[in-house]
Amino acid sequence: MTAADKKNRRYHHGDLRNALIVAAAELIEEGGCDDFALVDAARRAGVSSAAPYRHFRDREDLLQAVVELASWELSCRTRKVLAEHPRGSRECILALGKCYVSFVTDHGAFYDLLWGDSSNRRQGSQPPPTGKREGFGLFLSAVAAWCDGSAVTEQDPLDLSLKLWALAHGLAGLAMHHQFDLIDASPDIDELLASAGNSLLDGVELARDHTKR
Amino acid sequence: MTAADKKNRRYHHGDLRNALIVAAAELIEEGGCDDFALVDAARRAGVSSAAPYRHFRDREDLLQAVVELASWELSCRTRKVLAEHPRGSRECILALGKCYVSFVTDHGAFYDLLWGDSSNRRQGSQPPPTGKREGFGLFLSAVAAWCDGSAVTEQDPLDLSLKLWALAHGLAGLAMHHQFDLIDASPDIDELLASAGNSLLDGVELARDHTKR
DNA sequence: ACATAATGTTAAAGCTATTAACTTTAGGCC
DNA sequence: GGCCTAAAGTTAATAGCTTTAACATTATGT
Repeated sequence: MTAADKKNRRYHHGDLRNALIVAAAELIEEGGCDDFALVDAARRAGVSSAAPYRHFRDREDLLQAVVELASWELSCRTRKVLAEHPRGSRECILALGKCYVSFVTDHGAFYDLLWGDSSNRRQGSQPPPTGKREGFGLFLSAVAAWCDGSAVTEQDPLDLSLKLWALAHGLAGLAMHHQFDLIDASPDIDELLASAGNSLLDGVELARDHTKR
Repeated sequence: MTAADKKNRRYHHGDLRNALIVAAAELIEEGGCDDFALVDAARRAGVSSAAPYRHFRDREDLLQAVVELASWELSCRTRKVLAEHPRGSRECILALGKCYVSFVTDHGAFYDLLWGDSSNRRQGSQPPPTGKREGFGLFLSAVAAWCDGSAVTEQDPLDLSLKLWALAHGLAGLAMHHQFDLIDASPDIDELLASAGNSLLDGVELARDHTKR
């Protein structure tokens, strides 16, 4: 903060809560979430290190707000993909998977925050992250639509959704954290996802064929 | 450390390096890896807070040693499963997947350490974690053996291994971090893994059938 | 206007990581 | 055995972060 800034600045920030969330998101983007320091977010927002405590219970609480922001973005992306592909098509399911993987890899620095241990540490009566719920809800309904169109009745769409989610999530996570490099593999993630995703969808149709006999 | 301990203790610990690794593993088991403090490991080993620096460059270096220990355990478990199932059988592949999932969930506190951001942060010329390499090598060869037995020639066993790994990894990670709770689902993970794993294996056989036409 | 709640600030306590300077012990060599 | 050197500990100090307490300023409703 320069001297000029200091002069311009009013005592009250006006929108500090959101400013802190944005600052935190930027800092995490830049330096990973382990090294994130609350005071840095405060500094970036131009306030003292104690100011954040007027808006967040503690550091973790601010991080949860960042999670909410990020998962909201995921559900937006999901909605966009849904709008661009015919409902109930296999292509749509695969595009959603691809979208998930690129979201995860685009936001590498947020991975542990979004999907890691800190998700566990939610305290007592905090509201659950609505973005994730909503995003999965959208995905589930897309998968259910495909099941309808494919006349697959014996298999729960929820189970299929969870399998597809796990596949995309695992692929994204392993790629993100360079686990493939470690074993000297450098696969084409999108291709792997499409191929394996198709196998899972085929699996459901096979199951149907089987029950028909 | 009690006064009696202090009296018994020799100036030199004798095996401090290993004692610190074990202490760190225990502490992480107890309180998660975010809250792990180097000084706590030192305290538990009965030495001063500066002593660890004679054996590890810094905190991260000690954590990497813990990763190595844990991934060694994974490769041991893998070997055990291989010994208990007929080589090349589908059952063996599925058992390996189940083993992976239970390893991950048994060591929940280590998840981020093993598979999270900290894997990225390996500095310069450090040796790569041999446990993970070896474990995957074993899995890959098991999958390759299955492919041989199933006369699947057109599909790279590596790709199939990566798909199966990603599936198990994603399932384990999501379960571990209560992401299924968040969407009000409580699936049977082993069943999901078996079902989806079979689909992936079937997918390869389908691909073969296709090329035969 | 004024009372009060909201929102900032400064100062301080308590942890942690890491380093520097000093001490004790182990082991090789005469 | 005695001595020298390196290895492995210790203490003390620095620097940074989180969180709280006490105090200051600004908004807002009546």
